[in-house]
Amino acid sequence: MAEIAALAGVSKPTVSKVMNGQPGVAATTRERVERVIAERGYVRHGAARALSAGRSGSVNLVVKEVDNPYHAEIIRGVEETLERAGLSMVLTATHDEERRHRRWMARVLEHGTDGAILVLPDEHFTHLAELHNRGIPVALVDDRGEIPVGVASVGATNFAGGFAATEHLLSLGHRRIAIIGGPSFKSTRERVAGYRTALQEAGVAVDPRLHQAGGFVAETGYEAAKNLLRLDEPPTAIFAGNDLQAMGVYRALYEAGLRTPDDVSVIGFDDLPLSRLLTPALTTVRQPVREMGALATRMLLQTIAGEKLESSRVELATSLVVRESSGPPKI
Amino acid sequence: MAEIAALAGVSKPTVSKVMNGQPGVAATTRERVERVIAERGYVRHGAARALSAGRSGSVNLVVKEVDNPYHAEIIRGVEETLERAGLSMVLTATHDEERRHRRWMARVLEHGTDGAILVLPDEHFTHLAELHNRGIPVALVDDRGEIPVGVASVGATNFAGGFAATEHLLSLGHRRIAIIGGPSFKSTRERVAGYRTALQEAGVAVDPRLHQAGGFVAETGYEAAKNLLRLDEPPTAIFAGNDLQAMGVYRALYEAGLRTPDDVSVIGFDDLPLSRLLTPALTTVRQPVREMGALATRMLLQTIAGEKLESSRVELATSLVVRESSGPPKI
DNA sequence: TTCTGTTTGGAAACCGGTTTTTAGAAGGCT
DNA sequence: AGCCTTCTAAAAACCGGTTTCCAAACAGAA
Repeated sequence: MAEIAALAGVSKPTVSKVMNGQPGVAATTRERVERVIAERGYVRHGAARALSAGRSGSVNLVVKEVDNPYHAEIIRGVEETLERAGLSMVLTATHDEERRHRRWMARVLEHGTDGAILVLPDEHFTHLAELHNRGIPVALVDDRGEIPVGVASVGATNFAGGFAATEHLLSLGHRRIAIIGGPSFKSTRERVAGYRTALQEAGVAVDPRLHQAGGFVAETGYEAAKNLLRLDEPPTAIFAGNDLQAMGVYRALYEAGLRTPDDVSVIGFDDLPLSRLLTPALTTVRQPVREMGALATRMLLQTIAGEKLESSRVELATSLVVRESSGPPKI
Repeated sequence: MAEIAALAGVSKPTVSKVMNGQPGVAATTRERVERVIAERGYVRHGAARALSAGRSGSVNLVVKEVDNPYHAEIIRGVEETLERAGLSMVLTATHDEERRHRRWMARVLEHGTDGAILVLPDEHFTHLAELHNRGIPVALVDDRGEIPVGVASVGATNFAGGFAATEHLLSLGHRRIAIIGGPSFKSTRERVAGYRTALQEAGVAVDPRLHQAGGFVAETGYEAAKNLLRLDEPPTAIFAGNDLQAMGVYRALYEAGLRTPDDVSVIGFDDLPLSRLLTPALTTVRQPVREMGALATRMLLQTIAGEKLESSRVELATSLVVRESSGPPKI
């Protein structure tokens, strides 16, 4: 910058003002400086800017795993929003490992990023309070429910989603409806509650044998479905905990020689982009995942800007997307 | 840091040495300083470090879209490798938009990151040369073939993959084998060349009507398969350009009431994690995508460290993964 | 012509570390 | 005892910008 200043016959502060579009520089001078900048292809040194300006211009996004279509959607929502705001996204995967948690914590703490967005903070995540205490802006997506006061968080209306899916199956005539849960997140519990409530309102008894549990992965869906098919009175419909589980259910049904939805209806949760590509296309409860990421980002940016949030907790609406995998039960 | 120094009764440089584990500090002093650091929970200011040390400790990864399972695998490979090296990953999606290209270029140029990894640089990418000229370390994954001398790049043995897939289908007895190409990348051309070579070696005539083209998305596979099924003499096997296209082929076959592999065999390319979850599980040509990302990262780190690369271009081996979607043709 | 108010632009301080240089103390040697 | 090393740690310079503060120049008004 000193070089540019010398070439343009001005001082460093003047060049700085020109680059930042600040007032206090005569039009002719500004033009001259700009020409020199363009000629030399000068770009500022980011670290120096970050140091004196006090902000890094980037935000840290922490997910459990990057190669997971659910997280990919969130990543996309966050990236787009940050890009629009002129910020960069630092992405970290934790894989539930303590070491990786510490690494990104260190990164955030040393002001490597201006704030952090956490997706589904897991067991190891005991650090949230510390971030908050140090005054570092944080926002959460699809949290597990234990949020320190004042931390922004975005979720979905899981109860309504579970209710709607179950109601849909009931209206098709199903009475033996199984559900596959997920990890013991608040969101999972709400979905199951929605399922139970819908059954009860329809006067259908809740059969605990029809409730399987496990992780949010395809294997869980596969194993759970196999268990369910072994029951004396197997279900005519399976409500998977998410779309990935539903793929596992598809596989179990395929191996058992059963057809969807003729023999068994399947419903997923999330509405990942791939769910409409499956054969048959998956009926699922849509969560606006990308929008959730975008919203959490906007809330974080507000926090960073020092603005007060209208509400620190926001839940976006889920909606049932009926495709090919749900139909009336075989007599 | 000045505060820590005062509390420990030493000077800033001493604290700096302690934090960086440098010699020249007496054991007792070091211990005292470390205790104060721990007590106060002190963390260095990243920007200040980056400024004086001259490196940001992060690398920029540029992909076209983050919500794409192929890219997700690369992202994962890159992230893991960087994490192990103690660096952060800044992720940027371009969506082929000129504006986004400029943004990340600016970021890299202003030393916001120590280097960049580009995945499948697309049309808009005319900036590679500039980066190279400015001496900024760059590595490429799955490039299109036009690489400036000296830039590290990682690819896969696409010709061999195309050849192996076709040979597999031929050995099952197929003679009407269709292929769906992708964008006009070097990789695509090589795969098609492998396909043609395999056919010719087997003495099977290459029928241009059996060659469809389009993007690396499911819709392309869907449309292409519909076109192929309308032919007077439709194919008994379809070799999709990638796994996503294969999903589109599945859908077209499903809608046409055809069964896989009984009526039509399908082969994909990539071996994404989800390809084994499909029903039927997809036979595909495996590309070690994650490893390609990891390798490109390692090559970049070498470049950053100033080490000479043994070879600036590396191609990893593809391998055929036979699952359920390929079988002998119906008589 | 003199005074006041407004631009314009530069000098200096600062951001928070790292690196280099220098000074002092301790220990070893003749 | 005197001199030379070797350690240890502090002082100062530096990284490359931004921000604050102030002076000079200029314009308009009295």
